[in-house]
Amino acid sequence: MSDRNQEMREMLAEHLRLQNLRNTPERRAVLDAVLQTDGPFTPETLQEIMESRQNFRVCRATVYNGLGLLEDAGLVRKICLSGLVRYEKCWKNRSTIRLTCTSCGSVTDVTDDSVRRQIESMRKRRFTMAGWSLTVYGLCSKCSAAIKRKQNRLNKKDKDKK
Amino acid sequence: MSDRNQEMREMLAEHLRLQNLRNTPERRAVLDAVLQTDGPFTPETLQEIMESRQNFRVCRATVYNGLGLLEDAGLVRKICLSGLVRYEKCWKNRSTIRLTCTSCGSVTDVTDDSVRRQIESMRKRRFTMAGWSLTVYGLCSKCSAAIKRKQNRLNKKDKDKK
DNA sequence: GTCAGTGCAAACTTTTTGCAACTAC
DNA sequence: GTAGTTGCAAAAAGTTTGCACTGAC
Repeated sequence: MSDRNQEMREMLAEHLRLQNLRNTPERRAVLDAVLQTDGPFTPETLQEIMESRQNFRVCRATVYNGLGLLEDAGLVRKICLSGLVRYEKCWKNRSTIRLTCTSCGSVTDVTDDSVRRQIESMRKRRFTMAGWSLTVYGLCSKCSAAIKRKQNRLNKKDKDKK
Repeated sequence: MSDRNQEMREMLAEHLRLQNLRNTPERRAVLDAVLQTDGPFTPETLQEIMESRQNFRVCRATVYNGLGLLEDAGLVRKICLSGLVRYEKCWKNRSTIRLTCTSCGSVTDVTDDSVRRQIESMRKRRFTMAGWSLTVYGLCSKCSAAIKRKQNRLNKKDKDKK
């Protein structure tokens, strides 16, 4: 894991070099904070991590700058999670299957090798795939049950009226 | 197409009835505006459509309210498009494969029946699938070529130095 | 030494909220 | 009639920008 973090740091350095951008302590600190995350996060959360765990104070604008760079470098990805904008660490565009409940907004990540293989074997002209993200919309068991109960109740009410 | 619009209107009415919510002209007008869209849109765009094409003035809050309802009813879906929050019409959770260029942000929707079948045959315990959305990240041909050119140039520069 | 990058605060954009008036049921 | 909705305006949340200063190269 430390190796992976190290490699991600080098990827950032390389990206900055290639783009003729400066390798500042702030930018390295933003990446270090990202490496400490586990799951999706907001710029605000990231700033808190930098301040509390790394004792590194930065202004909000610098966090946005850093996240933008990391996005360009392919080290983080901007995502929509139950309607909210979040970022998440992404390792070599590691791909995910995400089940989202459209009722309560709960999110579960799962794996499925046949689906993964099928997606990755997809070849598109004029497009070089780097990674992917599959979001499945539906109902979790709790909400599914709750909705069924609600409908039964309403149907009964209708019946009673007649 | 008109049939489909009609069915979507009925789906909204049904959703409102089931949830004991009121079927107001504003809510119907929001759906009508959505039905006129073709591709992703913002709440602001939608409001403009309502005002210009339907001559129906609503305040912003009502647009948000309407979109939230349509989302619950499964008639629109909130998406992140090159980092920006957008909504899009969705018909019976019609599912999409979307190629996103991580460099220029361009987006292309494609179809692939094997991938679609594989995803839809996926069975998850404790989750009822209604629809899905596959986002493929990568480089479009233009950006791919541009990046190659840039790297060649830099490599050449390095070589010249030595 | 130079200029890209940063901090800070202010501006701007997008979304939500409180409240009085309205209206679908 | 009444409680859910709306309009309006103000507030909150999220993001970007201008400017002077700093520090990476």
